[in-house]
Amino acid sequence: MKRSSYCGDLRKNNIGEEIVVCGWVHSRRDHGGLIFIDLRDRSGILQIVFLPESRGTFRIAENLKNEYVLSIKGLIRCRPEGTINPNISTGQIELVVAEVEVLNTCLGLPFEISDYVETSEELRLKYRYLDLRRPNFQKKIITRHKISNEVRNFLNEEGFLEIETPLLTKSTPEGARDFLIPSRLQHGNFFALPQSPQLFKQILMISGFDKYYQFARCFRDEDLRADRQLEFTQIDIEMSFVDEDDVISLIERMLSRVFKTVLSIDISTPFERISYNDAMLRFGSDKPDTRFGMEIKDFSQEFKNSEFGVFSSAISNGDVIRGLCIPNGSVFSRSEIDGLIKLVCEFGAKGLVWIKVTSSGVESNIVKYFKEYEVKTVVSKLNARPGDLIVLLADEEKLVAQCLGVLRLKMGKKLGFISKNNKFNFLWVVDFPLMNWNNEEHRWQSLHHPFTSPKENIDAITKENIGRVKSRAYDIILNGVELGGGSIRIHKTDIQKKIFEILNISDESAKEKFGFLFDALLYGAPPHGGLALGFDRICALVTGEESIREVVAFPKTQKSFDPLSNAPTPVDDEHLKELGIKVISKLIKL
RNA sequence: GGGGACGUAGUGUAGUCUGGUUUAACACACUGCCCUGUCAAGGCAGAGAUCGCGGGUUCAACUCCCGUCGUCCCCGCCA
Repeated sequence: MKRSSYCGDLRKNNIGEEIVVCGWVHSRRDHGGLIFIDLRDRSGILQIVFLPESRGTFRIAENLKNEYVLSIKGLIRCRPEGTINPNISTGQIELVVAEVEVLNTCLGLPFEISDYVETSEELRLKYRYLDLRRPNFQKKIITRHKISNEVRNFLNEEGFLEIETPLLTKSTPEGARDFLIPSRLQHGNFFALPQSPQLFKQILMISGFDKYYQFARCFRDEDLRADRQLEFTQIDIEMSFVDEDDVISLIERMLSRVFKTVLSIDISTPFERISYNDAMLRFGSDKPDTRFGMEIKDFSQEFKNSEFGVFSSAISNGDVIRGLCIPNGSVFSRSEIDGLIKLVCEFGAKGLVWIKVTSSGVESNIVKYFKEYEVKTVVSKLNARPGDLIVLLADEEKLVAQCLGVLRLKMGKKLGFISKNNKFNFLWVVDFPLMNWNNEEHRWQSLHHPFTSPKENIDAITKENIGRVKSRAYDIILNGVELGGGSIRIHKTDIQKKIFEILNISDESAKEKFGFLFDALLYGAPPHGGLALGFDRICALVTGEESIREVVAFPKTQKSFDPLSNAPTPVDDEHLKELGIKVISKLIKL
C-alpha cells in the first residue's frame, strides 16, 4: 500500500476516490460499534471510520493505541449531516477503511502529542522527536522552511548566487569566543568554527561574484539566551558596487515579500530610519521597540542652573538629566516605585527622581527642591497628565540611556503596551559611531567590525577625531529585536590600514589575523557591502514565539547541553592522543 | 562570574507563605469494562507520587533553614 495522499490535503472534491494515507494515530474514539481514528501526518488530520461490517479491520482498530503508525486504504466520503467538524481542514469528509496495515507500534508516551498540553522544555528536548510531532510545532518548522524558500526565491530572482564558505576556518581575535577544532595533521594548531562568514563573503566580492548569499551556520561560544544559541543561522548577503540605500532597499523588498507570502501581511516600505544617537536619546536603546511611545526626553538644559544641587552639579560634571512619563503610573505603590529604583540601581545609576502627577498638583520624593516652573516644564515636555508617573534620572549619559531604556521596556510590557497584536514595526538604525572607547582596556573598539567603512574620508580618520566619526553601518530592528545588521565595507587598503592603526592592531598582527583579506584588498577589491539577518530570530517573530528554541528543531539548553543526544560528552583518550592533546584525567579549576 | 523564578504520579497543576484535619487533591494520559456519529468523545471501575537530591531544625517537614543538581528568565558576555 503506497501512500497516495497526505491526510490534511483531502477535501470534498476527493469524495468517491480510493486513496491510501499513512500516518500516526492521533486519537481513537471507540463507540463500541463504531470506531474513529484521527490519523495525523505533517499536513494535518483526517478522520478514519472503522465499521463493524469490515470485521478484520475493526478488530485491528479495537487494539490501536496512540502514535501507532498506520497505512490505510479506503474510500473518501462526505460526512453525514450534522457531523461536520469546522475546526479541521478535512472536517467535511472522512475515510472509510477498506484495508489497514499496522506499520509500527508505540510505547506509552512520556507526554501527550497535543497542542493543548504544555510540557517542560527539558522533557520536550529529551524527546524532541515526539515534541516535533505536535501539529503546532510542525507548523512552525514548515513556516521556517517557507521563509527560507521565499528568501532564496527572491534572492535568486535578483541575480544572487548561493555560495558556501568553510566551517573549518581561522580563529579571529575580536568578537565572540571561538569554538576550536584541533587539527590532527598539524598538532598544536586549531581551526575555528566561523562566528560569521564575514571575511569570506568579502573575498567573494573581490573574486567578482558580485551578489552573494548564504544560509550560513554561525557559532559563538558565549552564554545562551532566549534569542541566542551556540549555533545559529544567518541569512548572509553581500553585494558589489552598491551603497547603503541599495542594500537597505533590497532587504526591505525581501522582507515585505516574505511577510506577504508567508503571513499574507502587507508591510509598508521604506522602513523608518533613525540615527543611533536619536535611538539612544529617545528610546535608550540601539534596538528600540517603537510599538509604543513613552519616549525619553532630555532635561539637561532645563536643569543647568537649577537650585537643586544634585541636578545642576550633575550637568556641570558632564552628566545628563533625562526622564520619561509612565501613563497611569501614579497608581504604583511606594514599594513598586522602590522596585523601579532598585532596577535602576542594579545598573549602577545613583537613584532616580519620581513625580506623581495628580489633579491637585504633584507629589514626589524630591519635588520640594524644585521650583514650580521646573516642575511645570517637566510635566509639559513629557505631556504628563494627572495619574501619570514621571521618572527623572541624572547620571552619565550612557547609563541614563540604558536605565531609562530598560525601564521603558519593562513598563511597556507591564502596562500592556506590548502584546501579540500581529504588529510588525520595522526600523533601520543608522549613523552608528565607527568606534567606541573601551574604558577597561583603554582602547578604541569597532562598534560593528573593523572592516566597516567610515562615513568620512580618510583625512578625517585620526585618533583625535575618531570618536566623532560615523560609520556606513545599518541595523535592522523589528519590534525591539535586532534582526540583523551590515555595512558598506572598506575596500581601500589605506583606509583599512588607518583603522587598524587606531584600533592598535599592528601591520604584523593585522596580517597575521586578517592577512588574507588584507592582501586581497590590494588586488582590485570592488566597493562592496552587505548585511546578515538572524534567520532564527525572523522565524521566532513570524511565528509569534519569544524564544528561538521554538523554531529550531534541535536546540540546546541554557547550559549548552543537548538532552536528546547528551552532547557534549567525554571522548576516548586514544582520540585525544591522535589530536596531540595530552590526556587530562581531572579538570583543573583555574 | 552575578541576580531571580521554578522542581509534587506518565503529563500539567493545587497544596508550601501560616509545619500536624493529607490516607498528598484535581485534570489529562494510562489499564479494564460499556457504548453505532464522535472529533481536546462520553459513562463506570482501577492502577499510578518514598513531593529533584543530600543534610539540618522539630515530638512532627511537600511545607522552615543550609547545601547541591537540573530547567527557565535576566545582567555581565554576545565585534
